[in-house]
Amino acid sequence: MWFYIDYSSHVPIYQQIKEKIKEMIAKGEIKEGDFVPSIRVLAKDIGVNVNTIARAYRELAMEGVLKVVRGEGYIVISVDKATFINKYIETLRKILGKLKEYNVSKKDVIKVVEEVFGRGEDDS
Amino acid sequence: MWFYIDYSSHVPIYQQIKEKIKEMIAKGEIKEGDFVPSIRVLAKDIGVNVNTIARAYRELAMEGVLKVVRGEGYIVISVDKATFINKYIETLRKILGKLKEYNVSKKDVIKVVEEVFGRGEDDS
Amino acid sequence: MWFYIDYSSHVPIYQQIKEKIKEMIAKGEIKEGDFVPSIRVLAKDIGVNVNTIARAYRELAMEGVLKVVRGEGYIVISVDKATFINKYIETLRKILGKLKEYNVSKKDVIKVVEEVFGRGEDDS
Amino acid sequence: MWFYIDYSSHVPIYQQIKEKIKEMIAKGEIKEGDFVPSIRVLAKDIGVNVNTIARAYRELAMEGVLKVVRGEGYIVISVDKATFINKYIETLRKILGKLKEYNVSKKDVIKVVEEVFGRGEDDS
DNA sequence: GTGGTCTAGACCACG
DNA sequence: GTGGTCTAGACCACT
Repeated sequence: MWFYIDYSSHVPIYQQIKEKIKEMIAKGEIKEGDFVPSIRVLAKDIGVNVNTIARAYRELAMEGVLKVVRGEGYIVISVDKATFINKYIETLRKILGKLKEYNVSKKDVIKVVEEVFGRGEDDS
Repeated sequence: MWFYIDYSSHVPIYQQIKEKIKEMIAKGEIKEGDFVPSIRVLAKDIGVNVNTIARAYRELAMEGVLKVVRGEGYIVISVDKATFINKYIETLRKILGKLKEYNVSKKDVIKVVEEVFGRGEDDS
Repeated sequence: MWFYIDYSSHVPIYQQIKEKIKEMIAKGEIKEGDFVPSIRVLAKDIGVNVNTIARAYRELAMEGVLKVVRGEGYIVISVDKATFINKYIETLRKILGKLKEYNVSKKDVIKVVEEVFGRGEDDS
Repeated sequence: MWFYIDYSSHVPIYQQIKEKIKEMIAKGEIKEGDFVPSIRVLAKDIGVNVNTIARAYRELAMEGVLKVVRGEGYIVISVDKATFINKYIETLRKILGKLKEYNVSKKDVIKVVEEVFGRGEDDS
């Protein structure tokens, strides 16, 4: 591991880390039963304080995403993928609303969609 | 003036206010040369402390969006609308990227776009 | 009248005006017994509020620089020129001290003096 | 750290503090990478409110003079020494102009210069 | 321990 | 009436 922290954001670092970890699980990059990296290792990898990682893991454990195994570390329990997707769809809807308010045309929006998803009839 | 403050957000209130005002200017709801509501009035309207509004206005003035007129209040100078739209397009691109990573189909995305923009060939 | 107000300064406008008037008297541009411009006229001339001028004149009257003549206006009483010069000499001393702290050489300072006063042995 | 605040000045305290800190950096009394005193410590030292120091530091950070390190404090980035000196030279020129207007002789001015810089041919 | 935000309220300066 | 500064103190987030 891995990942970019936005220090200029108002979102606290431990929260950014929580999100990232949930995402990795949702996307299958880490699997149920796997150990996540140890607090110290992850702290070093991404250059933040140990307490910050500790807090992220602790809260993920409270949410039932991780489970602490005494003396061994944290293992992945689960994460609800559907919730994630819905959250993103919701954000999409909101941003589209904004763009509409600013009179950005549907055509321009579709163009962006095709830049990301490709021009084919569909797939992906 | 009105507007909704998200107190549970990590984004500080004064920031939310700054954003809202920039948006209102960008959308033409407040025009160049207009006075924005006085600090005390806006503070009362949205139920936050005077200092919080003062900070928002002060920073907007530092950014060249507002200009303080001694003993009179703050008037609108300008705001770059294009910057705003680009910011939103960028966010759109990011969120579409996320959705693609989660294997949401282009078809489903287009469906959301049409929910917001309507099904017509284009415009909106 | 006449003069430039620095709106970006922290020094209040009425104080800037007081200074300017004292200076004009000290320099002999307005003489004892002269009327200063009426509050309204001066306010219009320099584009500030009537109350601001009123305050400047009122305080100058309290300091004995002006004298109010009911129904006629304010006339010049006096101003202590020596005090002014001493004030400026004091400022000069302070600023020279600063420049010395920054290791600006005496030669460079003298150069500035000669730019202002001319290169001749002396005069003025 | 120390320094003297002029409470009778029209210049706001947070401004005075900003100036003082910029000066200390310009003079090399604080160096790049150094931490400035913590907000609370400095506030206590000079007997002003925490918020006042916070504002000074925040604005210095916005100006690129300081940089905030989350949970650690503010470190010095830079300050343009030349800008400072030019500012003082400019003030010198202005004050000399005033003195000339009051018919203070060049000789008297030079006398003050020599009081500050010494009588030697040059250097210092 | 650090900084950040916010509040409530005071007092000043300007129009 | 406007904005500006400052205080005292609370509470939060991060190391």
